[in-house]
Amino acid sequence: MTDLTERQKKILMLVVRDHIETAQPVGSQRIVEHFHLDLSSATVRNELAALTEQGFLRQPHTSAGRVPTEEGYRYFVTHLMQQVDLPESVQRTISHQFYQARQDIDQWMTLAASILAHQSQGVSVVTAPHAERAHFKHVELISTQGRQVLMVLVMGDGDVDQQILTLAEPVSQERLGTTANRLNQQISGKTLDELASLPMHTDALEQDILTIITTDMRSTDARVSGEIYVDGLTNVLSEPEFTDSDNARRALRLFEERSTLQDLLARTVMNSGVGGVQVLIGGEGTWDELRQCSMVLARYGVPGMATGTLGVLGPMRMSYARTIPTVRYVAGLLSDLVNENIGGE
Amino acid sequence: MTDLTERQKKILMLVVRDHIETAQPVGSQRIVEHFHLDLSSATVRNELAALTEQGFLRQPHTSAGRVPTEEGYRYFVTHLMQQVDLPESVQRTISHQFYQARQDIDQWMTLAASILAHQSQGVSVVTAPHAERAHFKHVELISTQGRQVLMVLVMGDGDVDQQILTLAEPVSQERLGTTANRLNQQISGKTLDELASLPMHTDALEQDILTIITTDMRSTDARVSGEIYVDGLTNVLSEPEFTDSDNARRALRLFEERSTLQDLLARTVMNSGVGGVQVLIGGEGTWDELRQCSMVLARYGVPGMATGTLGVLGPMRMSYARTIPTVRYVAGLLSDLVNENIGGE
DNA sequence: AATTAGCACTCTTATCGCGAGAGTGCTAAA
DNA sequence: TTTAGCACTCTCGCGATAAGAGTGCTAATT
Repeated sequence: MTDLTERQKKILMLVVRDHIETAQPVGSQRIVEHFHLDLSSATVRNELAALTEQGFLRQPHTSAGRVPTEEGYRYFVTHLMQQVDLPESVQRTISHQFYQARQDIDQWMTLAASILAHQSQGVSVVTAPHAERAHFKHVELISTQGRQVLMVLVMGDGDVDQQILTLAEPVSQERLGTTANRLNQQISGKTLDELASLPMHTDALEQDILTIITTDMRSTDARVSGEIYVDGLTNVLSEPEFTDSDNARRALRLFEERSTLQDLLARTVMNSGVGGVQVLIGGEGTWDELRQCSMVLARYGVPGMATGTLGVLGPMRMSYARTIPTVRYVAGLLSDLVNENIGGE
Repeated sequence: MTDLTERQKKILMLVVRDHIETAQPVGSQRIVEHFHLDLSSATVRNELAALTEQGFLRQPHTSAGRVPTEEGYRYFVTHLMQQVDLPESVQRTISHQFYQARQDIDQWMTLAASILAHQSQGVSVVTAPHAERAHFKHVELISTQGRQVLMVLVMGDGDVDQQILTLAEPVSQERLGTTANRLNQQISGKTLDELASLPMHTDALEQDILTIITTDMRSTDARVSGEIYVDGLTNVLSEPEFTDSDNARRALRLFEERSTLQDLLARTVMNSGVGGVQVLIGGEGTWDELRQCSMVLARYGVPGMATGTLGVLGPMRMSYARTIPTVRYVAGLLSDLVNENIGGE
């Protein structure tokens, strides 16, 4: 692929900006007068033809304006967009909201999702902060009825898992309590690997519980995290490209199939470090559900300790210039919160 | 409102059934031939006029077939629909799925939502089982960093709440442990009211924690429950009445505004006992977001102990004959599960 | 008295044709 | 290298028209 001249870059930028704004194909004449270019429409036309030739633009039909291709958007995001910070006033509004909700992890997540969805007019996704290598912290065994026991596992990152066990025979709450205490003394603070290398227990009940715990930790490790917070689903329906309900369905289905979503988050964001914002345009050939969509993703938290993922999904012509700084800023805020509250143990 | 003749009932039933199936206005001729009536279309026409007069049907425009009104659907559901049980084969399939997921409350809820959404082709809503009057069961205090403490509350119904506290000054894990133990001995099994009437504590830390616990329990009591499980959102987009994206937005927004949804679930279902299925047609004048929709709701669980709500939202012309038995059956299954696992303490 | 055949009437929906408009690509001139 | 000019193409919106579906009414029939 040949390089673009300065003028071609400028024109590509204008086409993308205008199309993001209007959702319409943009023509040569429109560019010239809307941006007061010192060029004739014929010149622009030639450049448009060249850009189309190189795959950055395309025409919906013979005699319509140009629309950016995936490649076009990608070039725009990586080379043409000036990276601006979020306006300070917006920053203050957002951080103020977080300040008011600083008790509860659940509230952070909900709030982050809500802010992202509002600011970007897209669908937001936030996963809870999650330790990369789970530390076990505490187990609680609570007898409920007969052989049923409620087990509550607390992880080092604040993750709480609950599970109902059915024992072979009824066990008293006293015995459960002492078992839990013994287990806590032995395995508190240990990672999965350390647990696996423990010697076998003499007590059958203790050994059973321990096995269940390691199984649970292993499955928790595999996932990015349990709950995924989503907001702004209805935003996607207001976008003109999703009035066709078929497109809308395909995109929304992604949020119902949580496993696909988790997979996507895991695979893309694990590559980049914390702080970097990744932009996924048009599914990148891998995700068919996202053919018409883009995602702006970032990872937050304390690397090596607890991290989570957050991002925004929107149409391919979403406002990257506004969404990217927002995602970056919210990721930063959440990182701070994680650091203050569960980061350094 | 005058009573309907047998023939009018029959015709109303046929109109509703046909319209549910085809989503089209249904005319006199169509009824006669499609259901092999021993009547002429003219006679049917007269009856249709009478039913329209009485408010059970309406015409989209002068010369189109008839469409049921909200009243029409309501009459259909309460008087005309034969209540059939779910086919045994379907029952077995469903109960088998539940059998495979009997460890985890979270999995029950997810599964129930998934089954309801699939069977009814609508949007399903399930809330976790929740004690009507919360019993406190256990508190756990875990020091994370400095003055930050993770508090985990376990309720009698298996509900788990976590919260991050910021204490006035750092406290050692040992002190936290003994405080938690003392609190557990004093207040385990007590209800909110009983907690409120406890004498003041001498230990400041203990008293603080206790205050936080009661505050938390009070706010948990107010809500129906924390998490709401939703599935099948995309189903609503396939329905012809929601191709207009404006309608779809209004309905979907309900699921983003969880508070409205909780309010709705609380208010409608609290009236009816467990086991009864409630049908809400067209928002019943109260909920504007549901003008085009119906909901089939039921309460499950052990009354007086732990109950939850579940239901399905669909277009007004949803298949009540299939949805109602499904909702009833799943509610029954969940009731059994609650009973076996957390019901009798 | 209830039912039905017959018929005029109304309203929607699909289809076609047509003209306007927008935008292009090409050629030739500046 | 840029630009003016022009023919060409394709979409979109508009109105007219025809087809079809369904009604309501009247008068005849059972």
